[in-house]
Order: sequence, then structure tokens, then C-alpha cells
Amino acid sequence: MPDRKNTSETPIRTAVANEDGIDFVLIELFFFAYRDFTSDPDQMLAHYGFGRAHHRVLHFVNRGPGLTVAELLDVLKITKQSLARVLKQLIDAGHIVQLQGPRDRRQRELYPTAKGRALALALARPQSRRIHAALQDTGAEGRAFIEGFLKAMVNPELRAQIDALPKAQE
Amino acid sequence: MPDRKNTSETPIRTAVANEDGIDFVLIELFFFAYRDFTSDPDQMLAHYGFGRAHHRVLHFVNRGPGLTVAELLDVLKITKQSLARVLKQLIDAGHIVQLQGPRDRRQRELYPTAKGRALALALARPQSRRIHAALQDTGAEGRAFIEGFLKAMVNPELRAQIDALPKAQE
DNA sequence: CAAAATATGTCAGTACTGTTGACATATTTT
DNA sequence: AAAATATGTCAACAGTACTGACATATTTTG
Repeated sequence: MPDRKNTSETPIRTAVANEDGIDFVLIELFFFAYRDFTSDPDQMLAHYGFGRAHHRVLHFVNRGPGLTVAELLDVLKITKQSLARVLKQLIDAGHIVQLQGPRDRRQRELYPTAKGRALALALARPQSRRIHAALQDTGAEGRAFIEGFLKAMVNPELRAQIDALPKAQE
Repeated sequence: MPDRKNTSETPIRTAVANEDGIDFVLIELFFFAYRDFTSDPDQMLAHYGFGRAHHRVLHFVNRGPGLTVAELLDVLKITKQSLARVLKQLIDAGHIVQLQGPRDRRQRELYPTAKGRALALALARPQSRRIHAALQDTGAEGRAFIEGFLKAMVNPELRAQIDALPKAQE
């Protein structure tokens, strides 16, 4: 195997760290944390022939039953063509049902079935367990910081959407 | 458009919240936060014809110059076939160079070029800015909690890898 | 009422990132 | 000399996203 280039591209041998005050530690931690956060449901979904996109749809339909297709697209920030396949599979598998909108009959309201509710809970369980364990490691008084931090990481325009979802006390 | 099924799949009309003590709030916040966290570099990468996978390779090669291919695969947890395309493109574009390993000549040590270093920094900058702003919103004393929480979210077996990366004080 | 706008669905093509399986080459270890 | 290792490469496939175009039903507007 020959060396791929000899166009005198000089290799840099020093590790980048803290340059321009860039927070590489948190950047990496966020990557690793999210990867492992999604790994448990990913494994479960594989048994159903579903992927991460199915999980997200199932999650938000369970969190806000009666959601219209347009509202779901707005939350997920994907195109309707992307949603279509995933949603169709969830409907065909009996996890989600569509009802014609009562006010506007063009709309399709999305509801979970008992099966869809059960799957959503099963997928959320290991994620919640992981979060709970991490909070205990950190100290329970850290929760407010963590919630505040994550919310502050979200684009300001979108925070309204988050507040529109059901809260813990409901 | 007919209703897709009439197999008497009963819709559930109540939102799921706090069931089985599941922490839906943090699950969702983590999803939204990560999505927006990756959106800035994603946009920049599109200009180069690169994707998120290129970003990750570039990041870790910059964080640990001299990394071998096997070490990189171990960090990213992908197959070598997945890495191959992405790595080849980065090498061809002059962001990364490969040097034959000094001890073991089968190995290929990966180093960033000046161009690769510059791109890595440019991609990290908006992410770090977002993190910095979020920390300020939260209060600076929350940083330890957030770092601890994110690290605790990572699978224990993999935390050693994280500790092996350069720290801020180096 | 007719026309325009809206909500949804669908077809076709493409890109990126990941997978598995198989096999080749160079090098090191046994 | 044989086996193991590090890397590279070819082929096929899957999941999730994208764009563009067009169809249908329904509501809103002029």
C-alpha cells in the first residue's frame, strides 16, 4: 500500500486543546453521551424492523395524542416525504392510528394505540433509567442545572415547542 | 383519502407523562439539544460536500494526532468500511495525511494538515459558542454538574477512552 | 360560486452514513 | 514457514434524510 499522497502536506503533530477557548471537553462528552443514550432503544427497535425515526414519531405521538401531521413535521424538522414511510409503517404495524380532524377534515390527527403506547414506554424506559442513574452520580441538586443547560442549548425559536409538551406535573 | 385501517384500533387520547416515573422531559430536551448542537457544523460541512461523519473523523484526528486507524475505529464504534470512504475523502481533500507507523509499519498514523486543523477549529467554534452561552444562562457553577452528568450518561466501559483524550489544562 | 390556498399523500431520484461478507496485501508474531 | 494482525477494497444492502413534481380533498377568499 503506497502512501496516499506525497504532495508535501505537512502533518501537525500537536493535539488541539483549548485553542481559541474552544470547549472540546464538553463537545466530545455531548457526542459520547448522546451516542450511548440512543443505543438502548436502537437495539430494541431492530427487533421490530424499526429505526430511530420510528422512535421519534412514536414518542411525540404519545406525548401529544391528536397531533396533526403538520405539527409533527414542525417538531421533528423533517420533510413530509421523510415522515411518510416511517409513519405508514407505524400505522400498518398498528402502533398509530389516524383520525380525520374534527374541525378541519383535511387534517389527520395521530393517536397511539395500546400497542403503540406500550412500545413507546418500553423504549423510553432504558433511557430514563440511564438519566436517573446519571443524575444520582451527579447529585440530585444538579438537575435544575442540567435541565437549564439542555434547554439553553436549543435554538431560542424552538423553545416554545418544548414548553408546549406535557410537563411532569400534569 | 380513506382512513387507513378500520380494524378497530382504539386511539389513546391521553398524553403519556411521568408514567412509570419515566423522565420524558429530559429525554426530549436531550433530543432537541443534540439536534441543534449539530446543526451549525452540519450547515458548514455541506459547503465542502462533507457530512457529520467527516466532522467526527476530523475532530478526533485533531484531538489525537498520530491516532491509528484501529484506534479511530474504536473511538467512533463504526466499521472500517464505513470509515474508509469518509477518511479517503478527507485525505484526498488534503485535510488529513497518513504516515506509516514507526514501530509497526502495518499501521497508518493519522495526522491533520494545516487545512484540516483550520477546518476542525472552524467547525468546533459555533458548537463551543453555543455551549458557552448555555453555561452562562445556567450559571457558571453548573459546569461541574453538566460535565459529570454527560460523563455519567456514557457507558462505563467507554469512559476510559474519554479520559485518554487531551484535557483542557494540557 | 369559482379560484386560491392549505393539508396531506405519493412517486421518483439522490445523498450520506451505516451495515455485513468476502477477499487482498503487507507486516509482525509465533 | 505459518498464523495472526493492520489495513485496504469490492459489492450489496438498509435507514434516514433530501429535492422536485404532482394528485386529491377540503377550506378559505375574493
